[in-house]
Amino acid sequence: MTDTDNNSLPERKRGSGVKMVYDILRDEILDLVLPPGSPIDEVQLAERFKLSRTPIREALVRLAGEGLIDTLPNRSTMVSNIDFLNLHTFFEALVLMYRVTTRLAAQNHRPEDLPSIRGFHEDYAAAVQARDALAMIATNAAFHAAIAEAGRNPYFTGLFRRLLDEGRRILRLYYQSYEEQFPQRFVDEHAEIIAAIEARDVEAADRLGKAHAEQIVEQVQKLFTRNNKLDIDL
Amino acid sequence: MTDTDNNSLPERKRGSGVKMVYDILRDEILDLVLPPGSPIDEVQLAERFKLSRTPIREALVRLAGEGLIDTLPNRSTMVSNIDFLNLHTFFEALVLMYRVTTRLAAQNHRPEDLPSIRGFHEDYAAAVQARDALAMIATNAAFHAAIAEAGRNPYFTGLFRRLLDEGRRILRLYYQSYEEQFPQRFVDEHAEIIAAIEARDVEAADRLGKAHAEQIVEQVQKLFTRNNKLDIDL
DNA sequence: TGTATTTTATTTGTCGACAAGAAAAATACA
DNA sequence: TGTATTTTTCTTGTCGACAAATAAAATACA
Repeated sequence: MTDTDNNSLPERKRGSGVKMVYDILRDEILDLVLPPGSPIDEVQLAERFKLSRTPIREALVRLAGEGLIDTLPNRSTMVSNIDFLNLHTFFEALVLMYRVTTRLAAQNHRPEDLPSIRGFHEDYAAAVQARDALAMIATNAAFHAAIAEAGRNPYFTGLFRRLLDEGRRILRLYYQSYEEQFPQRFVDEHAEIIAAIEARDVEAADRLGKAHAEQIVEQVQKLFTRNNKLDIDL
Repeated sequence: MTDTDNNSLPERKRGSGVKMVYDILRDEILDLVLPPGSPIDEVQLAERFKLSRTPIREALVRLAGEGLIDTLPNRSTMVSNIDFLNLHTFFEALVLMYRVTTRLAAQNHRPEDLPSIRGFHEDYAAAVQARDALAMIATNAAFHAAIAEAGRNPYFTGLFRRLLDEGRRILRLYYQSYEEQFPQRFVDEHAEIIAAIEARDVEAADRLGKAHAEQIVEQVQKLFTRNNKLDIDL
């Protein structure tokens, strides 16, 4: 577990302990600061956050409920692994949820939704421009989450957020392992999605959401099929 | 909060406290023994379960993560309300998930799945025969959950389970409020769904899943449109 | 030297206590 | 008598401690 002493602990209000720990750990898991499989030690976390173990444990229960960590009774907790053997289930759900949420946003959005969606789109474009992989991954997820919120179905939004989180971890792994790519194409696609939503073109939104998701799936699938050929001149 | 002293506490193994409390409270919420809006008092629960508050709190964190209870810092926790104003979002998600899970079961089921599915089907039929509303509601959910498991996509299964849980609460309310109905039609529909799954007829499964879900939605919608006309002979 | 057993150290699950924050009850005032 | 303020009670958030379970290290044995 990394020593990250850069998280200064603000003066805490009673009752905010659990949420603070949850938020920080969640971000660290999603950014792969805490990689899959890494152990979680309550005592060390208690020292790190300068809290007793009780709120640490409550934060961990929350994270476990979201599948981000795995716990068993009387055993060490650890950051949940990415189930590479069953990524096809993830892809299947992701594509359908991209379709559903984008479609519902076209149908149900309200005027107050669009500034937020556009804001995340701009953040995403800036991250691509700056070639900042972490920011790109996070703003992509935020952009699509805002679209899901505009669709106004909390059940789909909930599942989609979970998929986006898992997608963040997978993409982070991708960007750690391979040459970093910052395709302008995705920025353009986001713009097209926004236009379809604004126009309340439900079918276009669905189609664009599907195509976009399939591109992401394709990108991730490259992670597992890529042969690192040794380009050695003989 | 009802005094239910009928839950005898078995000799506990260390580490099983949280789960025991979680399981019991979850069942009570889903069966409307703990109705929506009812307060949750940690001290009383600690006395009831003969545990300290710490594992009670951990169980409550789990339940909160599943949306079954609502918590705010320094405030009383309560059983979450059913959002009647936005039931259309629930129906929307339910119908799609019935389709998806039934379809995937037709596609992906394995031989070992079918006995379990059939078992729950029989339990459901027995509950209908016995006119036992609680059992009927619970076995219906278990039947469809088993189908979702056979579909082998944990993301869809997760969302569907949550929807089935919420459906249990809604149906329990329905059966508490109105004349109880035990339609043989639903037993027959379950049998047709099983046949389609066995035959790996994906399109039939999808269609049957959809039709079945829409019937349930219709039944629940009757709860809110029904006029209790006074049938008085004048 | 490899394996089994025992001992030690560490981590987890729960306990009961303290205190902060909220709610309820009591008191004061117009 | 209604309202504002104060006091009391209750509930929640967290603390540090104890002990059970597990993991790691040490010892014994073939």
